[in-house]
Amino acid sequence: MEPQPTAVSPPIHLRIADDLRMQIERGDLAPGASLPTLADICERYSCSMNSARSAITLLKAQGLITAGRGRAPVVRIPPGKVVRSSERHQAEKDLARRPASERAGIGEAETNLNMSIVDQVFDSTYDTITAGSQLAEVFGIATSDLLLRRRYISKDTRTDRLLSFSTSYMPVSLVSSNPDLMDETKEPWPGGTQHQLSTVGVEIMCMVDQVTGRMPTTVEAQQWGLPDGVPLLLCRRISLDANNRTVEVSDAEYPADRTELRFITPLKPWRKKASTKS
Amino acid sequence: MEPQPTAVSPPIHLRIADDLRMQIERGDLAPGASLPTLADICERYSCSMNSARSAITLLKAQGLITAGRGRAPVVRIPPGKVVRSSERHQAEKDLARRPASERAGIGEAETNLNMSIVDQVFDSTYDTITAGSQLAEVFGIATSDLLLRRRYISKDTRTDRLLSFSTSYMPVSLVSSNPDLMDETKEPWPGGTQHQLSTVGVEIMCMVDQVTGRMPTTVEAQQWGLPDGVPLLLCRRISLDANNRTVEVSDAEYPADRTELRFITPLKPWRKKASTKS
DNA sequence: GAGTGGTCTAGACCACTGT
DNA sequence: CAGTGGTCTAGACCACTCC
Repeated sequence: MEPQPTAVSPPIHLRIADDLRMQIERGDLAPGASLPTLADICERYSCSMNSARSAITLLKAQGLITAGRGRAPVVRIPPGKVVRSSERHQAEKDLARRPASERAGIGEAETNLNMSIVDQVFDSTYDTITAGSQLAEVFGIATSDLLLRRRYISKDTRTDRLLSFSTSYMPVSLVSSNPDLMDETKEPWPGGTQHQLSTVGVEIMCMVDQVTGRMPTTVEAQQWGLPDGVPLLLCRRISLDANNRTVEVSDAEYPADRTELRFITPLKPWRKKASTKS
Repeated sequence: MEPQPTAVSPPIHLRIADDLRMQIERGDLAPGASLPTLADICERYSCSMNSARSAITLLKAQGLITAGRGRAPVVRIPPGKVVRSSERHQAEKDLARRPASERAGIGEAETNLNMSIVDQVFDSTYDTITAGSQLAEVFGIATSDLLLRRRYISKDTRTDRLLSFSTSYMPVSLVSSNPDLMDETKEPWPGGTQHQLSTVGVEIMCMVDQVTGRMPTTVEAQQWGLPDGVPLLLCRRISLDANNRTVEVSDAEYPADRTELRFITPLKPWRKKASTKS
């Protein structure tokens, strides 16, 4: 009759997962340590194999553990994070006005350091598409207007995993005066996109980064070599010129477990004294 | 003998999940539409219920569908995203020098608009902790030095779900000269943290936002009212004064499915002509 | 080869949703 | 009340790791 407010005990697999999670958070199970085997679990909690398995599946989906055939599940060791700082925007802009000798060797902004160059393969693909409703709105152009789409991929040749992935859009009308900008064989371009745009008289004055996240699909997780339970960070970067016209849009994705996006916001100083008499 | 390179077909539940995912991405299954029932699936793919169920579980974990007892699973409708812009930093700074009458009513920066105030309850809790190794490094202080920790929570009183959650740290040595700053009953403080710091002679000149993401734990998902497969965005904001001293650190989390973090980076102009004769 | 987790099946009961 | 998905069991086979 009377509903028991909170008396119902949660399902067994949730209680197991919660128990293990608390052990991990308390440090009883340090990163890298092995969790109890499924057999251990179903004995200790007197449940079936499949319930123990559900608990493990949940912890995997939460990114707390890594499991694989033949090995007991292991508390995940968080990988170090690669910092991607917005200071790069200004650095790339400054570089665009330097002589070609300085720009040489510094190609795309997305190059991965921290790893020998020989193991990386970089690939860029150019094509031309119609804007479509979503991008047309961002650029303030017609949906049928043409955009140059440039897709950049770099991979680790040993593991065949993605290292970086981004797509850039620019109006064809903006770049067509310099045919080199539409030629993918000119990649990697010394000095990056900001120098490319400088050749058609465009100076970028402001960048807007829009960051969100979601879970990867099965194929994305495979391409990046992501363990279970690791989200993707999505970053759309919009470049504006002095007239607040959108000149480039760039969509990039990053594995959240090994990426930190860093944004620097300088603040304008207060006037000397707020109480200065006018 | 010879290993068949890619001939092995993937497990049945992955093939089902992939098939359904493609139907969703192609638009054959529009957002809001019902997926086939488990019975349908295990007939169509001639598999057992549990395999069909695994496929559904995977799609849930990827955030593509929503499922619940008694209802066929449904293609998730992406909620609109609330934009949190770094322009707020400057706006809050400007506000700090305005008279109290203007500052009044504008409390914490994390207030949620777009919903009637009566349904929100705001709670702030202050306490004092020792810095510990991680925060000590950020502040450049000793691990045993004291920090004022302020925790802010706002909830929807109807659903009892979290609307915002953040934690702020400031060195006690910095704020102790104004006892009001350590008194939680003074919240919400008109004008926010930047005005609070101005009362002890601190002007924030730069903010650094560090963004990453991870999956929520079971309790976090419950507190936020998150459906399966939705990551949390984590943002640590570090405030620096004119001497590049860290004066405040703020950790906030946001549900990735309904949040877009936006960062504006103004770029310094090129000098008039690179070819100007010196 | 022993032990592990991953896949898969068949079948049961329950909580919840629709009508 | 019929049908749905969520939970749970018991048992089987396989791929993989470690010894």
